[in-house]
Amino acid sequence: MNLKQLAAHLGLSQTTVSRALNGYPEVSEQTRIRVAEAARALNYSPNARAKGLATGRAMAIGHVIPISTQHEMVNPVFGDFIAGASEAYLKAGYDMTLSISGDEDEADNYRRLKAKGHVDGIIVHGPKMADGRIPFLRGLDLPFVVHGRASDLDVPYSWIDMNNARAFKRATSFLLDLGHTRIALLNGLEFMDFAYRRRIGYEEALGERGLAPDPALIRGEEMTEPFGYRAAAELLATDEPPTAFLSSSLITAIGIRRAIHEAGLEMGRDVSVLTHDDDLSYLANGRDMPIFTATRSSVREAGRIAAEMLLRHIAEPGRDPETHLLEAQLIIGGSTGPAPKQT
Amino acid sequence: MNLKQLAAHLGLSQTTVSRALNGYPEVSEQTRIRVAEAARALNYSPNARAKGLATGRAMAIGHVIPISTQHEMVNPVFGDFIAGASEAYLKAGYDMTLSISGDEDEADNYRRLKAKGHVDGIIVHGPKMADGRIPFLRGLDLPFVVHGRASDLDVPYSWIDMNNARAFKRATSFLLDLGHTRIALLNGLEFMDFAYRRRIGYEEALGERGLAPDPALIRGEEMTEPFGYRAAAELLATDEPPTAFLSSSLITAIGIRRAIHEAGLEMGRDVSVLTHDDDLSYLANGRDMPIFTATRSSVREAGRIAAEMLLRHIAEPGRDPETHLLEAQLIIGGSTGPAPKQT
DNA sequence: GAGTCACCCCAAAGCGCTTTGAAGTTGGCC
DNA sequence: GGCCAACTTCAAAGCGCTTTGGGGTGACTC
Repeated sequence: MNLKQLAAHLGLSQTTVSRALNGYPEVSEQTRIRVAEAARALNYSPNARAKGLATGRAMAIGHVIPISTQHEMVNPVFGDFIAGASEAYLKAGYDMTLSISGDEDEADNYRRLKAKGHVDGIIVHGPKMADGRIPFLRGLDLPFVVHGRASDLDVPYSWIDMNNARAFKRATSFLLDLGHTRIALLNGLEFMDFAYRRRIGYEEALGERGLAPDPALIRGEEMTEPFGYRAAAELLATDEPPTAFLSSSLITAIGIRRAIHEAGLEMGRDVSVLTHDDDLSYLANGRDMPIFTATRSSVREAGRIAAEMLLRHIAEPGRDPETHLLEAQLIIGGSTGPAPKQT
Repeated sequence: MNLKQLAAHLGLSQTTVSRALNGYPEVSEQTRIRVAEAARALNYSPNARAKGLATGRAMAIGHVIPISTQHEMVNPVFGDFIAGASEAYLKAGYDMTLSISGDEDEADNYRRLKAKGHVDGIIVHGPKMADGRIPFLRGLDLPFVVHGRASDLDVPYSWIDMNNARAFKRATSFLLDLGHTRIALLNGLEFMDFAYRRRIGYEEALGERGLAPDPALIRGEEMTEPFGYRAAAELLATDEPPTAFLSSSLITAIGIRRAIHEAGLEMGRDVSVLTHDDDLSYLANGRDMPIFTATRSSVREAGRIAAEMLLRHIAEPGRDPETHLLEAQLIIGGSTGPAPKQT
């Protein structure tokens, strides 16, 4: 069923039918209703390609998700982010196109995405500190919003980010207040911007108390459970083990917990753990009594906001870049407690 | 840069340029090279919409992911599945469009997807036992492949599935061999087909040893960490606690582990845990010495195979439905051991 | 030198929609 | 009754590509 057939069926011209369907004022209310009913009855829905060709708008947003080529790892945060974004897209009638790209062919990927013309805008995931994609996209005349920031870049662009530095500064201060001084940081890969900022926050908090960060206590890797386990096990086995762990991911924290238990210690009493919590739907940390004390910020909400920002920019092409900083909540759970007395 | 401009630039007709680019034989090798070089130099890449309109093929696959409306949960398996599928799409030059749909508007979603004509095929995620989407799609003349099966349906369609029944039967038998008789099953929601099949496998294994399943030991919920924790804690607190847990998800198993520790017991000695492991990139269970004894089957590989199947069906429309059953490996880890002696 | 192939290449139609510019129809007013 | 404005509706062009059905050109035969 296409426009032509529908128009023929109604005894109207394509123009009128098209206008009726798209809410143009030049059509009488009566005709509009008649058209709308016929469209529904005959199960007509306009061909998106043709529509796109004619209007120049694709009514689709591209998400390019980079897969870390070293570890072939898919960011676990992705599903929830997408779910949030799609709420916004759904309302606005936009589709979502995904491309997964290794690190190398990214630029090309974007260029193609644009040339092929099937997206009106792009969401950039997982920015690195110096992310080449951003200047590249700026030159491309395609609206985009970055989920995160690129610290090394000093050009304007739209982003939404969690206040990583602040969150980790607060988290570190919280642990310091409890008397911990040897606080390990199990971070993500530090060329990732979020990880870099978290470390900054951590160091700032230490600095304010006159403490120098101990490189031996800081690790940055892909945030898996085994990483948390291995790192925590190693650190706990040293002469001067940390009394608290700061983790960049709930998954890593779970690994830390395992190592703690295996060392015959108790989390929250002998060793404290504070983790960031992206509030993922399948990895709940508990609402009333969270397992882990955590800095919490919903990635899903970030997705929704990012999508809304992007849609605004598509609607108003001249618009200045827009930024949005989310503050994480500090949620007190059962995994932290006062530093154990020196023995 | 579009075809017309490129053709003008080369002093050729659009036809010739198009043919040269698409590898038709009517073009001299020399012209072809000249065209290809110009295209690259001018950064030309054909407009996907126009191409789609002209050819009738969208060069895109639709993934419709249902979000459980009750829990607003995104399937954690999704990211890895997609990553696998996109390997296949990339090679074949296909794109991937995502739509997220609540349970209600699914049929409509598919119909629209087809009418709008921007996908050539669909991957169906998360089938339920009686899944209305399958008969619906069969009537739609749009190739599709289901990730999983719908047990209540007796119509032919293409699917790829893990042998859930077999895996859980083996897992249960393994635990029975170790002397466990009270084995709890912490399953997914049992209207989901995979969960249903897993339960069947579990019951079969018990049946072969003349044991009847104890309803008190069986739970089916959304597979979160808190679910595993809560269920295990409750069950361990009963008069006749289970000596082993069979879990449908690594995440749930992590919750079980927490409950076991909290009860002052040791996993693998006092209580055994055997879980299914989808081999997710961010939730590694360990390679050489896995934490959990597990039935392992890579969801990422399933994604790749599903995509390849679908592409085949798109290429050869007449093709009969094709099915693919993956067998899970049984991986021995540290979470299982002989049933403790009765006291 | 005319006829016959290959070999290249082209003009134009068509995919399904939007949108421009114009035309037909009404009703109201002088 | 005639004219204008307002309201509806329409035909046709155009979005960027593929593809059909022709044609032109040169080399090769007889």
